[in-house]
Amino acid sequence: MAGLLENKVQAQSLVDVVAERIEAAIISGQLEPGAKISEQGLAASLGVSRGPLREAIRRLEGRKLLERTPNVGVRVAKLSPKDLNEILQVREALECLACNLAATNMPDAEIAALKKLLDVHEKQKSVQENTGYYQETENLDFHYRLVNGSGNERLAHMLAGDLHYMLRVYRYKSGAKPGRAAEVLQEHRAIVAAIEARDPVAAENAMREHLRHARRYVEEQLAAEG
Amino acid sequence: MAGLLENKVQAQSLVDVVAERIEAAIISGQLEPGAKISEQGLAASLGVSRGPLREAIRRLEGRKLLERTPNVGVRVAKLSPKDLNEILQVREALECLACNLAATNMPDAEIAALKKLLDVHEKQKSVQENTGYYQETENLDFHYRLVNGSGNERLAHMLAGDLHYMLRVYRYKSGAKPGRAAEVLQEHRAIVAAIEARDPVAAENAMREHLRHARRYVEEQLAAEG
DNA sequence: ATTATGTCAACTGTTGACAGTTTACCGACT
DNA sequence: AGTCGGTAAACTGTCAACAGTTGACATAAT
Repeated sequence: MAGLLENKVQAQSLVDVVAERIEAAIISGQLEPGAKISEQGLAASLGVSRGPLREAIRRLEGRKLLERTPNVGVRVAKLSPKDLNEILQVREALECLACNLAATNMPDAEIAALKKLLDVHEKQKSVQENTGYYQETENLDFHYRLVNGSGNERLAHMLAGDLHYMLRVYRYKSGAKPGRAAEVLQEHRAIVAAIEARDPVAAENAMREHLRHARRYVEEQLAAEG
Repeated sequence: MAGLLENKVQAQSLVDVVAERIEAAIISGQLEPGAKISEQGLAASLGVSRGPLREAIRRLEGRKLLERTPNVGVRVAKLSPKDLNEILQVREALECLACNLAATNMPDAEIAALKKLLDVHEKQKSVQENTGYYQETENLDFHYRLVNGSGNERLAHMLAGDLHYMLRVYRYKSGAKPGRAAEVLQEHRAIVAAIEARDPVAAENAMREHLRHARRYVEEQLAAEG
């Protein structure tokens, strides 16, 4: 195995481990928005004391994944419609930026891999047309790779950590409209094409259009549900 | 005094107070980037125990204002040139978004106040031409008001809290080039004009141009310094 | 029946103490 | 002279116990 000795090791404290666990639980949906976190209970179930757990909670609090009301308790951050709107605005700006940057910074190899990924998606989608879940994880995977291709780590962290979380939470909203999957795929292809052409502005615009479509669709869903 | 009883009070724990104090110290420049924070020392000087202090530190850690290396200590986040570049990219995207939104959401009264603020700046600048500090605080004030006018609280929080911090830290770089102050003022006026005209795209572009100029200028300064 | 009040259990906020690690310093050896 | 090894102080990581607050339930009064 190469590089077993030159990668620097870092002792990760209990706080790090616990924070990662909680974050994973939130992103994976195990902890739903608004769910209360009991310090005693969680500490016991994780096998740590309340001290490190509280510190981990504070860190996630700083990232706005958890909310604390004094003397009452901690809850997983719940997004009001206003929050949702605000985040979607920010997300659009950032993801367009990522797309713009990717057009100049993404290595050819990764672009090729991205195209290949879309081929895989196409086949899967043609098979199981209306299953929203798979579509959504693929969607996230696509966006994830794209953002990483931007070369801007901080941007990647912002989008992957704080904003995708909320997309994940509200993914069920964008369930299974027949035909939408094909549209998404086409829009993804347009984005990749612009990146491959090394055209930042076109890439940015393609992404913006994609996100606007997705957004309008989600809003229609929400309106339909009441 | 009106409303002494109907405004709801909220018990702010020691953690909240301490976190605010530390944040203020960082933003005000009292704590410079890379400065080490001694838990014992700071706890003693703030008159609190190490527990709450550590939790406050964790929260700021989540916001990337502080960095912790295990078993060594906490330092104020220091930005590498790479970080600086990444943040400037993100900041440009977000501030342009804010400008775009402000063009539709900012109340007329606030726009008028903003214009008046620029008038004040003009007079001050004509008097003390080359003092970078005043210029920079005014600059921040202008941008701060603008972002708040966007109506997007989360965006405002992101820009005011996490990104302006770094601008503040590196403000001395953009010291006192004669003539730049006048340019800045003119660019600010252009932005306000576009917002007053309720033209989101124009406002966004005006801001982008402004930021690009500011950026190029800072880079020239850095290059000149070596 | 309904509202208000008092009490109690559960939980959060804070503190102090203990264990483990790092760092600096000093002496011995090559 | 430079490097290696060891010791001690300072600091960080973790834990357990105590104090204060909240929310719910039961009881009493209207």
